[in-house]
Amino acid sequence: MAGCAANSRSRDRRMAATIAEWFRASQRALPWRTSPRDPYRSLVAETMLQQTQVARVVEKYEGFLQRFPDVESLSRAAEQDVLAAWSGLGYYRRARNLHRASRRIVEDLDGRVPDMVDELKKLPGVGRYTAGAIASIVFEKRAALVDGNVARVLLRLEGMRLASDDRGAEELAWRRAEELVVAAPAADVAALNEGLMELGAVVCKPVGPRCGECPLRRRCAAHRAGTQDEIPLPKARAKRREVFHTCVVARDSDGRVLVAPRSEDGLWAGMFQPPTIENEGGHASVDDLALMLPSVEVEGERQDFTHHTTHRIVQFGVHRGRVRLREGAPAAPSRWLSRDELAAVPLSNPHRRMLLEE
DNA sequence: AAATCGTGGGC
DNA sequence: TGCCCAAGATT
Repeated sequence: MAGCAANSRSRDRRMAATIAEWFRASQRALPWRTSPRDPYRSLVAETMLQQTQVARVVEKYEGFLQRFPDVESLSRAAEQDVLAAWSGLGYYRRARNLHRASRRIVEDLDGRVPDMVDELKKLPGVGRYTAGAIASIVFEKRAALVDGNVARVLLRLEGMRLASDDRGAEELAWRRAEELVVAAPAADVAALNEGLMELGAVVCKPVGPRCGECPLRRRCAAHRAGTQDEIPLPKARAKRREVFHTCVVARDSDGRVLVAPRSEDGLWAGMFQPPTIENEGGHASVDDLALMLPSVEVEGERQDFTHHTTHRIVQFGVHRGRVRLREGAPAAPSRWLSRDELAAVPLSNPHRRMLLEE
């Protein structure tokens, strides 16, 4: 029925206007919310925001931009320096992808970030969400966006008791996000999209949603049914396997420490670490370590700590050691680095802890 | 296309 | 404190 479609369209138009209005009245000041939006800065911010909470990004964002103020400087940088600036943020592949994207922008796109979703999605590290965010928020195109916050808001509005990683839930969220974007006045699209995310972040929170403060509560099926706390349904938890990383923090007579980059793929790809034996089932012995590092005297005392990642429980065992004999340069990728040099190299948090703290 | 990839914060 | 959690891109 045409009348029905027209009705839902006008409901969506009012809902979009409500969200945009709420956002304009309530938005937090965030460093990337400049006016006008800078496409490069937004690309950096949106990449950092993937899977990462706002507070975490706020800590790293300015430093990264100070280091790489524009797309040209990022494109000229060595990958290692980009990873170093990303240290501590996690999901380090994002940094490599951002770096590659900057090169493509400078080399193939005349230094300009694309303004259309299809072109944006061709950039490494830019998927459906990030493309929608940049197209709509920076270039004010009529593009939809769904992140975890938006998915939760839309699932609750529809009262759909689904898990957020459910295929149907994802489809529903994107369909609703697009319907809202189509119904909104062009000038409201950016505020609508940011408003949906902000609503999820500060009102329609995963735990303890503040329905009393929600501008959409009268239109919300979950609120009506009292099911907001059950949506989205919990999703299957990833299994984590335990691995043992036995490390030697070896110092030379000048206090420099031996490190080498990790493999180009897998966990902490390209990040630096001290000589390490990775085992399952238990820590490598001092003898094993001595075999790996004949020029280093390994101390028997081992300091242990546990580090959790999404898919692993990493049991770190850290030995200290001293160089026995002064040889020439270490084998290919290994380097002796001073404390200051170490601070400029890519380090995961547990490796930063064992190398620069204590 | 199911699995992989970090980290800090909340309870 | 120890466990649980978020939720985007890629292969």
